[in-house]
Amino acid sequence: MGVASFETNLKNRCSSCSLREICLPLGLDAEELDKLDRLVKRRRRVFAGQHLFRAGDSFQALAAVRSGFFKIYEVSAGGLEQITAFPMAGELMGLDGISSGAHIGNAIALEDSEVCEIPFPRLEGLLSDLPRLQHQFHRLLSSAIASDHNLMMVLGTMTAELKVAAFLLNLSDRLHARAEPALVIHLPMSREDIGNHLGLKLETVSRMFSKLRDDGLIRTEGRKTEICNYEALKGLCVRGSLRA
Amino acid sequence: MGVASFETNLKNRCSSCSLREICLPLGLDAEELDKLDRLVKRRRRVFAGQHLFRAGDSFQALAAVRSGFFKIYEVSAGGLEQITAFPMAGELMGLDGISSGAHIGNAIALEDSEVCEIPFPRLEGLLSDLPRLQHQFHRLLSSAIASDHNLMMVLGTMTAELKVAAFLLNLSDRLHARAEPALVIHLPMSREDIGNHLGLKLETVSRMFSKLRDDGLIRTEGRKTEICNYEALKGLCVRGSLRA
DNA sequence: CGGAAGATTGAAGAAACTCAATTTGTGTGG
DNA sequence: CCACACAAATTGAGTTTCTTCAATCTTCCG
Repeated sequence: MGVASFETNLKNRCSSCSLREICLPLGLDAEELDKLDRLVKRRRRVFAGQHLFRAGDSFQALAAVRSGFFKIYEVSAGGLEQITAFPMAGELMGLDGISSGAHIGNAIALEDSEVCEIPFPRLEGLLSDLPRLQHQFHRLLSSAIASDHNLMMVLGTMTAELKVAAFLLNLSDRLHARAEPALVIHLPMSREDIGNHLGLKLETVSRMFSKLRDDGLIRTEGRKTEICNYEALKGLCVRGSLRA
Repeated sequence: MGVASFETNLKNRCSSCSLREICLPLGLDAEELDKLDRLVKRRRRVFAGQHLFRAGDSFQALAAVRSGFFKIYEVSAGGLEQITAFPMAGELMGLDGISSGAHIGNAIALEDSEVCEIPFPRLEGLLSDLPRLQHQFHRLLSSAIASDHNLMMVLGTMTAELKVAAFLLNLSDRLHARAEPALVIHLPMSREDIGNHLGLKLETVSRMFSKLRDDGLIRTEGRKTEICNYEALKGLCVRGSLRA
């Protein structure tokens, strides 16, 4: 055997992936990691604007974001659209396809991205052998539900200003968990996408960015947003207003 | 052995439960059902107004609604409340507790109810032995995510009138799947609860009930609501208005 | 039957939306 | 590299929708 094949390239394995503490591999030992590694199709590239899957596509595999940013949107019978999530590195996409065997959501890359695909029937087979992997998979499913509930809270109870503040904090916190610089955020999605996600119109989103900027909580520079005062932004979300 | 014990009472087993086509047992054979049966603590009664679990409680078990109606609500750091679901017979509660080991939501019975409790560590053990049960469990988790996304769509994109119409249709469809009379719905939750769930104030909910009644789509009689014209109500949700 | 909680309705106000004009940012070709 | 064209973002003014506050009315229990 000559040069290491693509599959066995160490740099492409879960064991050396910087996301292993966030993604499926969390808590696995070397042997378990190896088994998981063998069924992951790694580093499929998805360019900005391309769909990874569409509603109605047969559900064959989960996809974990390796790098980049996606948006997941659903279209109702009446043609209404809702962006349900903006998955980033380490997050799973396609979980809602398990129940019916077909994707419900649409996944589109917001920037050039890479994903790891995990054939679902084979994953389920492996879960039976690896209790720790099974538990971690359940934890990830449960986290997905928890973060969906979080968005419901935002959509159902918050004003426009709080929605935008909560959105920025959510992104910042998720970046922080990945050891990324968390106070300067490059937003790969448009104001319209943010508005759709939050149940607002794009003009309202823009106004709220301006308001947060005028209040000194953030600095905006095109699609780059800096959180100047994390604590105040947090306080705004918790108390509903500044200096309560 | 004398009288059949509570545990072995046939009437209390998954195999004879009317919800087996909706709940965890779907797709299992007799032997598999028997194994599942052995770890389910059946028919715990929860009276109207009682909590089954609260946010922060240690997560030990999932609960399936056997009869009755619950509401699940979450409270944010800032004290905001959001009702994330109104689980009915055959639906699982507590899934969001898996990820952290503690319940995130609060479950309160809206009427006298019964639940089946399934200790989660033992369930995970059984899943490894029973691939079909494992798959059904994953289908239920995935369905929970899908219905959460459905509510996001309602919260993020619909007007007050459509929200209430979609809420009634959702209840009707879920009752229908349980072979319950689906056009006369007894609503065990208050207008305030409905409003909280839909991101509306109780007065707005009341106004929308009145509007739907005046338009001949529903009939209201206290907390009993009858869908007079299911198709028109569906059309309203799909097209956004009557007779488009 | 009486009281309290829940539901309905009305009128006035606030929040977010729509429509429209302007500015800023981005990518392409000269 | 700059100029141009197009897309995205911002800002303003007026309108709609939902909320708030308040006054009944109804239903449900004791």
